[in-house]
Order: sequence, then structure tokens, then C-alpha cells
Amino acid sequence: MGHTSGTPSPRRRSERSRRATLDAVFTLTVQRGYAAVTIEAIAAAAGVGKPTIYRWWPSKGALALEAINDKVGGVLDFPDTGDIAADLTSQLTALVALLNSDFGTVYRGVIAEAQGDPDLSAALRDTVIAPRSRACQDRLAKAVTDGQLRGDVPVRAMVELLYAPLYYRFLLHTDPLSTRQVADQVEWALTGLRPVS
Amino acid sequence: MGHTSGTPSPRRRSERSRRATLDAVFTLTVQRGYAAVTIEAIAAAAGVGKPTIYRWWPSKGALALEAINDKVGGVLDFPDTGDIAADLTSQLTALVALLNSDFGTVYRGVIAEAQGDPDLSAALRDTVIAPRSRACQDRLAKAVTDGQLRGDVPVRAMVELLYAPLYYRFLLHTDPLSTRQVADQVEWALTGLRPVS
Amino acid sequence: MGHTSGTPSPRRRSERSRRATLDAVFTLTVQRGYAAVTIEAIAAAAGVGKPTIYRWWPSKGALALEAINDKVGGVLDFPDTGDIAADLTSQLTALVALLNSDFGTVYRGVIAEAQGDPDLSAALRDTVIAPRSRACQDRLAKAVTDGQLRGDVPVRAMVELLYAPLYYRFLLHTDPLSTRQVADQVEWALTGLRPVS
Amino acid sequence: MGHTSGTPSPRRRSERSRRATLDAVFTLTVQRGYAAVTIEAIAAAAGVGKPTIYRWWPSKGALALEAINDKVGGVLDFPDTGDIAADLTSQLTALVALLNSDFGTVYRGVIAEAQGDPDLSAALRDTVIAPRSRACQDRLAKAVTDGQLRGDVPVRAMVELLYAPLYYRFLLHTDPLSTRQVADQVEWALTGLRPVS
DNA sequence: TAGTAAACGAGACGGTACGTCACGTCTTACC
DNA sequence: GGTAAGACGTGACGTACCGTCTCGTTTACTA
Repeated sequence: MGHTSGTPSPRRRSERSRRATLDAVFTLTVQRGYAAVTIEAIAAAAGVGKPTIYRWWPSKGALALEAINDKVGGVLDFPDTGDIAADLTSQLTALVALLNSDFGTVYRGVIAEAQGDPDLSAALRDTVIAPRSRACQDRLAKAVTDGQLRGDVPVRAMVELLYAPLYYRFLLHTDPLSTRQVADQVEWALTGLRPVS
Repeated sequence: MGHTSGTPSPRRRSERSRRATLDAVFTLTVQRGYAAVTIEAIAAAAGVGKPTIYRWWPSKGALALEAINDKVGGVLDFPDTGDIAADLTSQLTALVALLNSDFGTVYRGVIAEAQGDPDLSAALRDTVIAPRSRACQDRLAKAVTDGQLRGDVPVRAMVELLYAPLYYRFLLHTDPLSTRQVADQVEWALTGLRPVS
Repeated sequence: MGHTSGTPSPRRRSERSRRATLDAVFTLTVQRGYAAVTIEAIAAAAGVGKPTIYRWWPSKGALALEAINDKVGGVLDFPDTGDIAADLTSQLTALVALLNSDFGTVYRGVIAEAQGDPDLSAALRDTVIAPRSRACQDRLAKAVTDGQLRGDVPVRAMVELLYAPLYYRFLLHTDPLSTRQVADQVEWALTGLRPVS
Repeated sequence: MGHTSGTPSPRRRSERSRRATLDAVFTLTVQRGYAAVTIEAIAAAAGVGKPTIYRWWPSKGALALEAINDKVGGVLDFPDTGDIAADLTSQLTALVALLNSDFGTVYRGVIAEAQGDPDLSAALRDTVIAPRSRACQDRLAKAVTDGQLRGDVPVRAMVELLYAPLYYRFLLHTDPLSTRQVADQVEWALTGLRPVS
């Protein structure tokens, strides 16, 4: 839907146009906010024709998602120092820094758009969230094996307990995200809210 | 911004138009999805003129937010049976049911729109999230006093640890929200992820 | 076809927009040539929105046709001095002058466009050509009654014999149209149309 | 204008492509109407690359004009039975038949396009109209010499008096062209052109 | 019990962006 | 080297909504 034709052969594709388009999405979104960016403006800023954009991406959301993945694509490995609390803290701190950067502005827009676009939602989950969640789950599983974490809680639930508060603040704007709180939040998630008996 | 004139006197306001408009937003959003609903369609469905809508609401988001608050407005009291785990479970279960209903569709749309609209974001926080968060915080504070929860963790952080995973699934669509998992999730948040020593 | 909706009520129509649009078509066509004029350019030059144009006219051709009729609308009466040759000469001379003016540029464009648009072709025939042809036929019929023209040649054929050479030069650009040749041309045609003495 | 480069050497030119292109123009124009035919569609239908078309023809009009000349190119000789009325009737009847055939559809399109394209207009005049007009003029001149036509009317004007009514109906669609009326029309025109006995 | 001023429905308006189409140019690979 | 295929930048297309602005018409307070 939206494609000019049925997925053209990428052999003759202009890498120059691809790069300029992805860069323009990022720049414009940071400047004006995601919702205010139009495909026309992207095309103009990138020095690219609109049909070229529609030839390769079905929507602004798909374009922005690729821009995001293009920016942070390779970073997938989870640290393993042996200390699960320290590893989680360093990883979550990095995520907070990322969400507070220009990247966060674009990411927020994509998440917003995905609320009304199932295809984009699936792509967002599959290319951004799921891979990182899995990397985290692997590290948590090892911590379980090491005896540092309980074995009777699904690692998927652990991931949510650790990451969800960050997204909560990121998307609902109740409190600003700060890298300084991360260590405490990890600790509270690991220790639980009940008093030490 | 968006108002036809400087805040008209609400004395002569037509309650019939207000009701029809709010109902139309809700119905249309459920039918077509939030992003696909236009103010023109709302006006037509409600049998209302466009200027009437712009006279009373600055944007589709503000309109949808009022429709939401109109739907679940009064429910603000937090149960207190003396058992904090049970109270949290019942409350979170109710929220999950709500998010999985038609209400969730509209709510999702408003949250999405708020990502690019600071006014709407603030209104969403102040009228929907903050009051309920405060009610929960009060109940948690009492549980701290009762010795059921630790006193060295801020209640705001507790609220996030409990609610955030629900919003995480609601907005990122990693896993479906189910009322059956709520009790376990509450338990894990309260107990922590470390093994029982 | 092309209408935004099914013929809106003309009661609230903006006369200012109508005038500005018709004037813009004329001005732009004279400046750039009919084929080079776009509806976007018309809208911009008239200070009018594109949808307003599409609301009231189905195509550029229909718009240009109305501009033409707006320009020369009332002139329909055929002179009658009693001398058919003189009357035809004055009328045809006026037509040649018109075709050689800015009007001719627009008229040519409409005739060209009508070649591929049956609706426009019919409208052109019914609103421009047929009424004037009929007026001429009436005058010719009177000349027949007066004994100045043969009665055994259909007046429609007479009209063609008189007018067609003008259109021939106008559209095929074989020779320039000149007002000075008109009298001779009328004379040559009439020699054949006069009653056998 | 439009040429990819400055007139390539026609020695290596593919006759197969030329033929297929000219045939495609004709077929598509008859099928869809001249205005609706695009160069892309011609290229696709002919199994020819677009640059090949632009290499050899400057515009769709030039292409269609060549297709026309390719179709009726050789027919230039005017009959001479000694009877000018009969010769004119047979020739004009043939033209009417041609204009009412598929050829007429393409021809109409070219004439329309020529209204806004001086180059095409000149080419149309020089390659189609002028040669046939000259052939007719020659025949008429002989008839003058033979004493069948007046000597004081320019043969160019005679040509117009005879041919213009056909083009008038062909382009303005006031009445359908019929081969049966031709003899009468020739007669009416000639009555004026015959020498005063 | 009018008179009147507001809010109202309807919808035309000047705009902006949409997603598509065809243009004419250019590049690549083949023959 | 001419050719087919087709991606490219460009720009106009006709449409959908935007938010504003008249219009007459209710409607409900005032006098």
C-alpha cells in the first residue's frame, strides 16, 4: 500500500538517494518534531523526488524506522562482566542517554505512529525491540544459571520489570528520564518492594 | 490556538452537541482507528458544525481526551482491604480489562498524539495519569506505614514498577495484555528478582 | 468527473473567486500559451484554492470555455442593413479581428482540448458556435426571402462556406488571417450562392 | 529540444524499433484517444525503450505526425479526367472517408497538439497540408487554363473554399462528415468559381 | 411575552500535503 | 554503438482535511 509498483529490483537503487533520505528524516524530525515532518519536506531536504521515496518505503513511519535502525543498528551485544546488576545498570544507562538524545525524538515519533499502523508496529517490534529484548533475556538467563537471579520468574517478565519504567517515563512524560536514577531502579527491581524481613 | 474566538461563555452551550461530539469521537475511533478519524467525520457523525467543535476544543486530541475522561471519569478511589498485594492485583486487573476494551483503542490514540503535542501531553498527564498515580501512591504509603512495603523506595518508583509493564505491552505490542498474569507480575515486583537466599 | 462533490449549491458561491479565476485563465493563457497553463498556476494567480476550482469546473477546458463566453458572451445579434454582402463582410471582419486578438489564443486552446474531450466539444458547440451559426443562418434566410441568395442551398451549408475558410487558416496556420481579404472571400463565396439571374 | 543528443547517425538505426513505435502510436491512439496516449505507453506497447523514442523524435506530436505520413505518405497525385467538378468530388470524397477512419482520430490529435507547438504546426503544414494543397492548386490552375474556372480568383482561395468546410466539420463537430454531401458542396462552391458565361 | 444576542448547522473558502502519473534524462547491461 | 530496461528528479494531477469565515436558523436568556 503506497508503493508505486510492486517492490522494484534494488540492483539499480541509488545509494546516494537512500542516504540523503534517511538523513533528512532524522534532521527534520529533530528540527520540527515528528508529526510536523511531511514526506514532501523530506524529499525537498534530501534533494530527492517523492516517487523515489514512495518507491522504496510504504510510509513515513517505515522510513523513520529505517532511519532509526540505520543509526543504532549494530549495537546488540549485552555486556557480561559477571555482575548482573552492574551489567543491567550500564546497559539501561546507555538506553536512557539514547532516549534523551535526538534519537529519542525520532523514536518517540515512530512509536506514536505505530499505534495506528499494525505493519509499522510489527516492524518496530521485530527490528528494534525484540532483538534487544532477546539479548537482555540471554544475559538474564545466564545470571539465573549463575545463581544471581531467581529461576521461577520468566526472563521476559524480568525484562519488562527492568525496561518498562524507562519507556513509561519516556512516553507518558510523568518525570524526566535521568541516568542517575538507573542504578537505584535496577536495584529495586532486583530486590523487590517488600521490607527486608 | 484553534479557538474561533476567545473562550465563549459556556452558559448557552448546547449540551446535546457536546454529548453527540464526544460519543462520535469514541464510536468513530473504535470503528476506524484513531488516526483515520477526521474532525470533519466527527462533525458529520455528530450532526454538528465544524466551528462548534473548534469553538470548544483546540484539537482532535483534546476532544478525544475529554471523551476518555468522560467515559471513566469518576473511578479514582483505590481499594483498601488491608492486603496491599490483593489490592494492587484487583486494581491492575481492572486496568488491563480497560486497556483491552474499546477504551484502550481511544486511549492509545491519545497517547500517540500526545507524543507530538506538549499541551495534550500535559493534559493527559494531569487529568488521567497523575490522579490515578496519586491514589495508588497514597495506598502504597499506607502499606509502608503498615509495614507491608519498604520505606526506602519512593512510592513514585513503586508505582512505575507496577504499572509500567502494563503500558509497555499496551504500547509496544510485544505480548498481549492478559488479566491472568497480573497477580504474578504484582508478586514479582513486590518480591524482587533475586533468589530467596 | 473531476468534481469534488456533486455540484454544490451556487448560493454561497464567491463571485470574487469566480471572477479572479476566469481572469487568471485568460491572462496566463495569453502569457504562456494554453497548453503550458496548469490549474495550479491558475489557482495561484487568482489567489484561489485548487479545490475551489475543481468544485465549480470539471476541467481546464471547461474553465477556459467559460472565460471565453464571459468575454464575448452577449454579442449575438447579426447586423441587417439590407445588403447581405455588406453584413457578412462586417461580421466576418469582426470575427477575424477577434481571432487575431488575445481571445484567439484562448479560443484556439479550447478547440484543441475539445478534440479529446467530448463533453467540452459539445459545450463548445452549444455555447459558442451554434448560437452564432444560428444568428447567421437567420440573416441568410432573410436574404433568401429578399431574393439576394439562392433558395436551393441549405443555409447551414452557406454558413460553412463563409466561415470555414477563416477557421481553416486559424487552426491550420497556412496563411495569416487578415481583415483585408474578407470582402473578397465573401464575394467569391456569394457569387456561387446568388440566384441565377 | 527533447533530443538526447545531437541527431545520432541513422545508419545503425533499428528499423524494427521505428516500425513498432509508429504502429504503437497509431494503435494506442485509436484505442484510447490521442490525449490519453503517453510516451511511456507507446514505449511499452512497442517493446522499445523510452530513450530510443526521445532519440529519434522530439515529441509525441512529431511521432504521431510521422505515423500519419507513414500511413498515407505516397498519395499525392491529383486525378485529372478533364472534368474539374468530378475530379474534386472524387478527391474530397476520398478525404472525407480518410477523416472518418482511424486515421482521422490520429490526425485530429496532431492538429490539436499543433495548436500549442509551433514546430509541430510548421511540420504539419509542410509535410501534410501544403503538398496536397499544391497538388490541388495545380489541378485548379489547369482548369482555369481550360476555361472551366475563373481566372480572377487565386487558386489558394479556391482550395480553401473547397476544403475548409470539411475541416470545419471535422474539428468543430457541428455536423458529421458524410461522403454523400460532397458532390453538392463542390457544386455550390464551384458555381461561384466558374467563369461568368 | 416579545426581543435579541449567542451558539448553532451547514458548507464554501484559501491552503497544505497527500499519493500517483508521466515527463524527459541518465545509467547499466546486453547484443 | 544503438538498444531494452528502468531508476531518477521534477512537477502537476485531482483529492482529503485542515482551520477560518460567512451565512441564515434555532434557542434561551433578558426586558
